[in-house]
Amino acid sequence: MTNVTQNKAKRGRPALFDPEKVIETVADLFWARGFDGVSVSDITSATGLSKSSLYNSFGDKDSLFVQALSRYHRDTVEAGAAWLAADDGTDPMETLDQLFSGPANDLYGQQDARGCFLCNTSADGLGRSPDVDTLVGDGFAALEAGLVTLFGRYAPNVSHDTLQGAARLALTTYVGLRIRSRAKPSRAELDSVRITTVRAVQALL
Amino acid sequence: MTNVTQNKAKRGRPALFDPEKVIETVADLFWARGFDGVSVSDITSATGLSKSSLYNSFGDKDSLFVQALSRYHRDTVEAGAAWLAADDGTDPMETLDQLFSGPANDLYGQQDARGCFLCNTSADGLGRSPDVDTLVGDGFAALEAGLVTLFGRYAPNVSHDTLQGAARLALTTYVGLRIRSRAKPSRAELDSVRITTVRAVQALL
DNA sequence: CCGTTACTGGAACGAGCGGTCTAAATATGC
DNA sequence: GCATATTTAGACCGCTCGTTCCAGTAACGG
Repeated sequence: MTNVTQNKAKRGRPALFDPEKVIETVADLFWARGFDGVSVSDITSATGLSKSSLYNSFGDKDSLFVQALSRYHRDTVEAGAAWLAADDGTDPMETLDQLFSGPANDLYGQQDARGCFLCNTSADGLGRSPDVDTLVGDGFAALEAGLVTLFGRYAPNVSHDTLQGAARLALTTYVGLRIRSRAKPSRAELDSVRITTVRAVQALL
Repeated sequence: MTNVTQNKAKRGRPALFDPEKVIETVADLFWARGFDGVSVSDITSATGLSKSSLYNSFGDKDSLFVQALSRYHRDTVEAGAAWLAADDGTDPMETLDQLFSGPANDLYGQQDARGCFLCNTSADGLGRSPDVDTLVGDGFAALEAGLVTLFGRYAPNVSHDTLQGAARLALTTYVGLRIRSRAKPSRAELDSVRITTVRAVQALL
């Protein structure tokens, strides 16, 4: 497992595709439509690969999903957690407000109906593979830690338990908001939840 | 369409099954495994009906799902909303606490892994039929109204907007908790969200 | 230039899906 | 008891699914 990339003394015909690009395309599909909503034929159509190339290089559909979610975990979830935890001078409650603006922006701004891949998988992708379950658990743990850091910056003299409680409430509400968004609620309703959540967190800390 | 039950001058062979019992069984299946997780063969196995009887009496799979969800709406959602709105002397915050005990009880008490049919459908059943979407919308609206009444009893001098904001927060968090429960979180985490939510609602009102 | 190695396209597979249909069975009204 | 109306059982349909497999092809090392 060491120096995999260097050991590539490739002898046969080299692949015509870029593996990273393929996983990116696959992730977009699963993100938007979920595991069951995407067929292997959909994937071959979107990527241009044939079925044999796909199975040779990436394994079966389950494995493909894990790779897609891993990519999301690395590129989006951990980046989001870092964004929450970063102290860049912004008011922590403003950051929280921005987090909760996501669903409304997706629904009423640029129409990005994919939602949050982590929340989506939590809703309809669990129990199929241990790797997926682990990734979802790790993802939420990272976001919770990010929120704890964010809230600790807002209220430095508050116990860790209280910070964690508020973080878990916020995270749970965020998941709920993502799921509720699938029913295309009014902007007023989304805004209401966003504003009330910020108020509630302020009151708790 | 008037007096349908009376006009039943049935002439042919009478059915061997109880339609209500069938829908109840079907609802249990969809509730536990979702629309895509239940095949028509599963339904015929569970109910004992043959496919032809099923299609003759209840229509296709979509229609069956609508009937199951309608039953749930009538028997569970509206009953729940009434339970929230009822003034039986209990402390409103105690009622809220009980509502949020549901997920933990399901997961760690009697193992009822079905969750909340309404939340489940909101997560993976929307967009297939207008009837389903409407039922989900109506269900959440009923629960929101119940929470508004509940909170109004706790804080009689608070504006309707504030009550509604708190109700929407609570409802959204409840959905999130139901979804998060699918990852089988620790009891401590579920308890934490329950307690913090009650505290947050108290602080908001 | 040759042999090795790997990738490629597409046919094929078995299983399961939702849904239809026909023929037999059965209770009714007259 | 006969004609009628309805239900029943299960074979059957076309389709899509995830997956496998194989012959053909292309690029590398020597």
